[in-house]
Amino acid sequence: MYRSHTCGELRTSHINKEVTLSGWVQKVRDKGFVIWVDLRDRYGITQLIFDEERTSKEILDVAKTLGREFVIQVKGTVIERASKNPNIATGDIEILVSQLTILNKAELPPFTIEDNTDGGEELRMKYRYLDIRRNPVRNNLIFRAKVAQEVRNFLSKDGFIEIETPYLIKSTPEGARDFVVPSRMNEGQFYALPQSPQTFKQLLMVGGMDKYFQIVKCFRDEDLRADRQPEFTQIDCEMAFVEQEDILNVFEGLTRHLLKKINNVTVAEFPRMTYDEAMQKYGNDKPDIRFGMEFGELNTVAQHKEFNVFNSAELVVGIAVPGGNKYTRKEIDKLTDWVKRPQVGALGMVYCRCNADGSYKSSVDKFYDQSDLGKWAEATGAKAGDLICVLSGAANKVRAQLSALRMELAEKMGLRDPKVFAPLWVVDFPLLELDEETGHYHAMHHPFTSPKPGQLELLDTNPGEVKANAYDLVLNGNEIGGGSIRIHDKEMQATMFKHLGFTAEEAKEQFGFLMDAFQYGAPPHGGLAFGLDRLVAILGGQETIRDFIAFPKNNSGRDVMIDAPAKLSDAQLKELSLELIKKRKLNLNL
RNA sequence: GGUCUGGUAGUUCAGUUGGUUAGAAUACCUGCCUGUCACGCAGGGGGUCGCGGGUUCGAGUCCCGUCCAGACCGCCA
Repeated sequence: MYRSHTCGELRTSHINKEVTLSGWVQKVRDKGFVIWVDLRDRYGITQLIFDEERTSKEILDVAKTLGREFVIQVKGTVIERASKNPNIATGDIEILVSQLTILNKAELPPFTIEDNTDGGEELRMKYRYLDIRRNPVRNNLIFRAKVAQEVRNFLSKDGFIEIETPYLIKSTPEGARDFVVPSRMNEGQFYALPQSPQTFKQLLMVGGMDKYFQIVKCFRDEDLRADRQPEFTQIDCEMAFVEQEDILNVFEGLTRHLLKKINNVTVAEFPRMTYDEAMQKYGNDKPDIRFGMEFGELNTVAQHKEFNVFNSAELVVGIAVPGGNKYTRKEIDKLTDWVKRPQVGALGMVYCRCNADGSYKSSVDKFYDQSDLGKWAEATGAKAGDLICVLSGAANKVRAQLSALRMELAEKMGLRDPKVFAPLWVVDFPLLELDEETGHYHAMHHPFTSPKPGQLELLDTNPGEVKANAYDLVLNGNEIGGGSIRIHDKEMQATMFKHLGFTAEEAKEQFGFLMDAFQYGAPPHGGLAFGLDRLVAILGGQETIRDFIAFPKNNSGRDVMIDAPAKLSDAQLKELSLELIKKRKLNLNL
């Protein structure tokens, strides 16, 4: 028997008990006359004591050789501490050791296994198994497991059936790049890993499994971000015989259940906002509504003077920065530089100070008088002591720019409190989105999304205006879920593919199985998928998902611990009928 | 594909205008220490300044290239 108790459970009630503990050496404190060893496992830390009077010389000698992260087993008696430590759960007792076994020695770890480790990100990822021994990472993983458990509890109780769908499927051109897997048995052919189980869950609806869910890995071969990994986990759900309202209710219920069970937060009914409204008020389809700073459009109050920058702009729009008048000229110049960075791309920023005495001082006083500026304040909701920041340009671009500034300022001013949860449904997304490079429309959500009733005629005349039965769940400025009511009619689906630029043959080749299925009694259906990694991170008060994933990839999609991806041997390539094209660097003699 | 930031001791970082032997903290090692728990005290070892090239009498520092890491833009139905 390796242990009778864990390192987190012994209390004064166990005093005089003989116990056996196993764990890792967190720390050795050698005072000469006495040696204390902190023994750690995932349940806690228990202090071991070896002293000259009560411990045999043989054991004391072994104890002196212990190093950090040695794995040891001890047998001993629980005794009361002479001086107690109120900071840990087991702080009232210690173990007087009578038997000590070194189960495994350990090299000195490259970083300290402590809450505030001295290890940097890269090192921690390379030795992730050591990182996982640290409280913050371990607690995040336990936290994640708890969220997943609560999801299963809630959905199972509501009659949802958890069904697995295949990982080896077929590549399709729509959406993200696919990860592909060569097929040895089918020379020259490839599987693709699913970007989502989308078509399969729809086929489950045709199969009559009217409430399905799955906590499932999905794969997208796109560049990473702090909140994006190439393999990630979705809570994937689908229901038959439902309208949008039914879906929103069920998953608002799930989200509320999680907030209550996990964070002990009770949230009122989730507000709803149309996509158009979100774009107009926040310049963003996933607005953070924990704070105000809503956009004020200034076209009518700023385009009547000689200021050509504004007069020639499609949109002039501003936000009131609460208390922003305290910023010095230098700080405002810094903000201007910030919005002019290539990532944001504004050409400049006009500002207007709202002084305590009710007067205004702007960077464009040459063109606008106090009465004009007063109207700006009214439009943006600015009060005395605020700062109005104004951007102008093409409507789509300037909204994105001002949204970036709004988030940056909120972050700076501490308005993005991770303890506050502000969920929001964004509904009525456009069905199609114009790709500016190709000039073609593509599905904003995916090609199986149904248009709003009565909007079909618009598809031919003004496709960009067609709204979809599509919705996102936004939490604190992050898209944590999204879904739609699907098309369940073969003709409608064929029309949709046609508008997305598929020929009838292409549609049949790629999605023929789905359209075939629709001929055999497909029920009306719809669903939604949550990003579990993001959801867990946000519930945990963070926006980086990496520390809620046991073995994440780095910025370049690499697993630095196992050093993947890696090359294949020639033999493997041959077996897969693959040949690599050597990339030749152009030798330019300039 | 692009923008920005960084790479100096095991680790986290400092390093001024280009100028003597590259520092601090922590970790590690040795010794001391009769209740420690971020123990304390004394001492010690530890550096290809990411890599390659250039400028210079002289480069951690300036320039060019390159690799790696992180944040972001594009991308992510």
